[in-house]
Amino acid sequence: MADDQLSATFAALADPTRRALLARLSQGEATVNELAEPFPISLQAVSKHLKVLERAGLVVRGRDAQWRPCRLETAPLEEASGWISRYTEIQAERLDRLDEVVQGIMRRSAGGPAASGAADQKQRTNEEETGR
Amino acid sequence: MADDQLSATFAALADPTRRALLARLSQGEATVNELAEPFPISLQAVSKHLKVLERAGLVVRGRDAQWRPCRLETAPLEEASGWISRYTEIQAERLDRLDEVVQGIMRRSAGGPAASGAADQKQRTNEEETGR
DNA sequence: CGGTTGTTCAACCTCTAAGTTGAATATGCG
DNA sequence: CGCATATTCAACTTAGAGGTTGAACAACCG
Repeated sequence: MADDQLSATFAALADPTRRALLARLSQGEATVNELAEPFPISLQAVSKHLKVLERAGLVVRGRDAQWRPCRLETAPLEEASGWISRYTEIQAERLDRLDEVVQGIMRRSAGGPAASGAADQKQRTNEEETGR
Repeated sequence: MADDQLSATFAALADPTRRALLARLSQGEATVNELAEPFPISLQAVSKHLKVLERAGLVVRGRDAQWRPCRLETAPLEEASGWISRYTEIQAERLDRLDEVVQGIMRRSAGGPAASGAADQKQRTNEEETGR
């Protein structure tokens, strides 16, 4: 795994056990034992998963006697979500523009060129994006 | 890496090279050679990265003579974004509720308990969340 | 056909992730 | 203190990721 923040976050999220741990923590703080209870793996393995989440900044841990209560930290999730949204928003714009173009054609052609026109226009839209 | 869709997507995003490939593809389709050009690694390594992205459903590939044009597919990103938003939205609600509580205190106490009251209330809010 | 270009396959190396077991550390309790 | 509980550390195994090089495959071009 690369050592930048975004890579650490995505790598941490790439494991179902760790995602389940985060889901549990979204209900509130919990100790390692509590977190480990539902899983068929050893306590030490869960402890390792928590260390991964901690290094990614997704959980922070306090100290309460012999317990180490874990708490969810969502800041890295915001960053990850922000990275992803750069692409999903582009896609949304793309569909919006296609929609505009198609509607323009449909308005203009009450009896004009046939249905294949929509596909042609999609192609032209892609070319515009490539050039930018 | 686990074999579910979400794990595959997050694992694919956990590598800076692959994220850069997606960034390039957001500008439009590209061939393997074009994609590999900016990177200091071998063409074969880039080809492997593309295979990872393809298995995650983030790119689809056509065939144009000896070229294999790659295109970005954002559906898995939507899914990943949806998963993350379950947590960032919880966090937003949490802050909203805290804000309401703090504002309630400030309205009620024009001359009441001092500034430390805000911190106390934050603690109580956290306890409520733990119980849910 | 033979050569060139684009891409993938195969074998290999090295490093790390994820799991195990067993021992060590830290804290509360009788 | 001595023991129980919670958690981590250390050593090890297995499997996979990411990189390399060299060969193979596919399609165009003279």
